[in-house]
Amino acid sequence: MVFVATGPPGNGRHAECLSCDARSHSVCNAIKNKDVARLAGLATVVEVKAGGGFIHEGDAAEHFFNVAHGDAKLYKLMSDGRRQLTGFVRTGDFLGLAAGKNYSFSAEALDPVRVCRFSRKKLTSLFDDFPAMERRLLEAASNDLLAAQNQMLLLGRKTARERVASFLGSQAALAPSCHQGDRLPLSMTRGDIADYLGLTIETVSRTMTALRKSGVIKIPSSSEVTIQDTAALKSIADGTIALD
Amino acid sequence: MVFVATGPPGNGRHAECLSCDARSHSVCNAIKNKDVARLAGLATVVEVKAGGGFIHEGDAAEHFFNVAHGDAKLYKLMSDGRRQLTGFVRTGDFLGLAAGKNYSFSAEALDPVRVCRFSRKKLTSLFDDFPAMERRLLEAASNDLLAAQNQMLLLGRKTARERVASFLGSQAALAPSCHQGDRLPLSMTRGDIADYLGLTIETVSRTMTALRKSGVIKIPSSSEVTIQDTAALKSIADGTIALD
DNA sequence: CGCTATCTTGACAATCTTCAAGGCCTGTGG
DNA sequence: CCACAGGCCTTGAAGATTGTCAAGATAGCG
Repeated sequence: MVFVATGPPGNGRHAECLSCDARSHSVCNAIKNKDVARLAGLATVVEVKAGGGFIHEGDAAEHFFNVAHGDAKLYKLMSDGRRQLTGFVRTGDFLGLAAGKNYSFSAEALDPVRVCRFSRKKLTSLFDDFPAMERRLLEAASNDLLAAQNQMLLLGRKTARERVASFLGSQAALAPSCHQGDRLPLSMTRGDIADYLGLTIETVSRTMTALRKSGVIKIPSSSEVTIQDTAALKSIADGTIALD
Repeated sequence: MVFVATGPPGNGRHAECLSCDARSHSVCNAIKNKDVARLAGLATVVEVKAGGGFIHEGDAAEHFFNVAHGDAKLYKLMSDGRRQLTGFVRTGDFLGLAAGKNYSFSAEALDPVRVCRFSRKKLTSLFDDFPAMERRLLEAASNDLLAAQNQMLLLGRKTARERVASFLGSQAALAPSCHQGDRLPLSMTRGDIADYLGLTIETVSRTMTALRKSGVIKIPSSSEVTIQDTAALKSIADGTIALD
């Protein structure tokens, strides 16, 4: 296990919640400051090293997770090792809804991650007292569903070029402070991108080179891109532009 | 518009709800019989002809839908006509969660469909009085999310053979009364299947022929299959068997 | 009974994968 | 401080799965 539990168990983590990076934009903010103690009492803070897994496909789904800080990838595996990333999560994201009795996916940290772990059972009972939290979760699930449908369109019908352009476009959209011409850091490897887009590493690499050569992006380092022409990138992503 | 509103507006549809095919296994059964009148008052029953659309991608997302009877397909379109089916819905299924301000997908009836249409705004207020309904919706969203992740794996990493086998397997799983050797009716066309699996009509057709020739299925008519070897079909779907 | 949809099958083409090799970057240890 | 090792990324050539184009078969419907 790569779990490293920190912080005092039980009470006293109240303050930690109030200062949490995720508090402002996660499900937690459905709860008023005065009620946070109750929530904190249910959470276990877990630190995960970069590359460490904290949800394992097939395990009993006993917990929900909220990402307090960091980035992680979600994926499914086939028996022969083929892998499909189903999404990325970031600070504030909630995790574990898409599960029956067992987790149907794995989660692995891309950089050092801190997650709040909640017992599924206990959290459900919390919903009775804080219905706003449940509503928040429903919103989160709706957003995930929306993203999943877009990804199905990407995987089922888009060309490699369109997939990579779509990916870069959405990454840029997630960093609102990053404007055209700014460096956009990519926290995942080419292999992760490939498994997210249903392509091979080689095709991702070749396609990014092609986008660079056509002037749409620059690649200052292999873990950074700068988008030179946002409009063109979007046209490519949407299939409005045929070729270039 | 293919809408054909039926039934008296306002009150008096109480009984209709109580006898609805969907009542037993839809979100509606989170509501007690005595409270159904309130729910019925909010619903508009809509009859949709086979082939008729009742949700249009891009339209303002003003309604939720519950399928009272029939089958429908959900899909997204690209500007050049490429289509990706994101799922099928059946009697009892709830629709419209995966939407922001506008619908991000379209819905079209596969056979004559009856849906209950609810105003999004009014339904949300109903949640305050019937929290069980919201919980039910969250469960439904979780299931949809689970299915979406499986579909991403299928679209991103499975071969044509594996995709078709997966599809037939899940269709069979949806008809619990249909056992090995029984005829399984397919309510969708080859084109729908192709757009659901991210393939072309030709590839679906060829692949089904190949499965037939290898003895895994029979195809008594183009809209029916019988699964001759459930275990083999599952092995193919999971990629456990390489070729045949 | 023929018309039109849909489905099947065949030949060829193209995108993407596979296999292979070389370069780059980082971190570690001498 | 530099050399080396291992990952990760890039690039090339060949191959395969799937798509495209085309024609014929089957079936449902007026």
